[in-house]
Amino acid sequence: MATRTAAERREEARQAFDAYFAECPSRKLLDRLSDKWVTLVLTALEDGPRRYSDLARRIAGVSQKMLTQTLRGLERDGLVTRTLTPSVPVRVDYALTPLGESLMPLVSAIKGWAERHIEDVEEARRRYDACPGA
Amino acid sequence: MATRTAAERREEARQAFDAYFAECPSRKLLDRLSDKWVTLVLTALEDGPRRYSDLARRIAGVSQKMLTQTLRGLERDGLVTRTLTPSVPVRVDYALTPLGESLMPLVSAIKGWAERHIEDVEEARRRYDACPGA
DNA sequence: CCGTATCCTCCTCGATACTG
DNA sequence: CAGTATCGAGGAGGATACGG
Repeated sequence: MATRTAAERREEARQAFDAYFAECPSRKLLDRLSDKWVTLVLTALEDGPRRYSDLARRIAGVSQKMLTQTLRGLERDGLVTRTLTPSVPVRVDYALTPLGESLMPLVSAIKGWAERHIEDVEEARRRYDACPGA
Repeated sequence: MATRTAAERREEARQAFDAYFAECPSRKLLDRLSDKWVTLVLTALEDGPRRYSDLARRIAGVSQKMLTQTLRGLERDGLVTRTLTPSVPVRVDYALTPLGESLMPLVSAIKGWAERHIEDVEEARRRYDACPGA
């Protein structure tokens, strides 16, 4: 009888892996970019600062909760700045930081690959779905 | 009284947006790459074909369900091939397709940015968390 | 105008058990 | 060895209502 069962060993491995993941830079970046709204907010800001309500209008379909949550996250990560003007009513502007701007070429690269190759993916998908038996 | 309430207009916008999203190539790619296991499987395959059990061992912590699900998805998208050898017991090999290989530089680019800038992000995060009142 | 707080609903993912 | 089937917990995200 072993000191650990197979399940215990797997669980152990999973936890070690999660810990490894929490420390993996690429993973962190992917997690950020993969968020549904992050890239949209970033691209909405690439031409200059935008007001909160402006962003809400440009990114149609986003809920207040998600927009605020996304902006807070990006601000926390140092990718965007939040500038509050204490007029009445209040006015808040968001803008990309240099760090945020340095991320944009990456987004373009992704966009580029997708545009060049997505048709191949679609095609492969159709072929795969068309042949249930093989 | 308007023909549509604000809520209805938002819902309408959300649906239109979801439809737009379903057609957005960059989005599709990001959704694929953002998956927890996808990049791991891809990098595990970059040095050549691997057997199913080999992948399961190399990618510690992955469940059978997730590994199979990930591989199926990648196969469907034409990024990996699945080769079944009908010996006893069965043997199955997975490998990157040319399309899958063309994606690897992108993964490297992400890795590169992350390694160069993740420290800045961490730093920004610490600063943000340290100052609750500003 | 710019949020925060609460509730509630999918939907993903892991665990487990079984098959060719 | 290489999967499939089923179930249940947990989190992400939307709707709604309220606050500075």
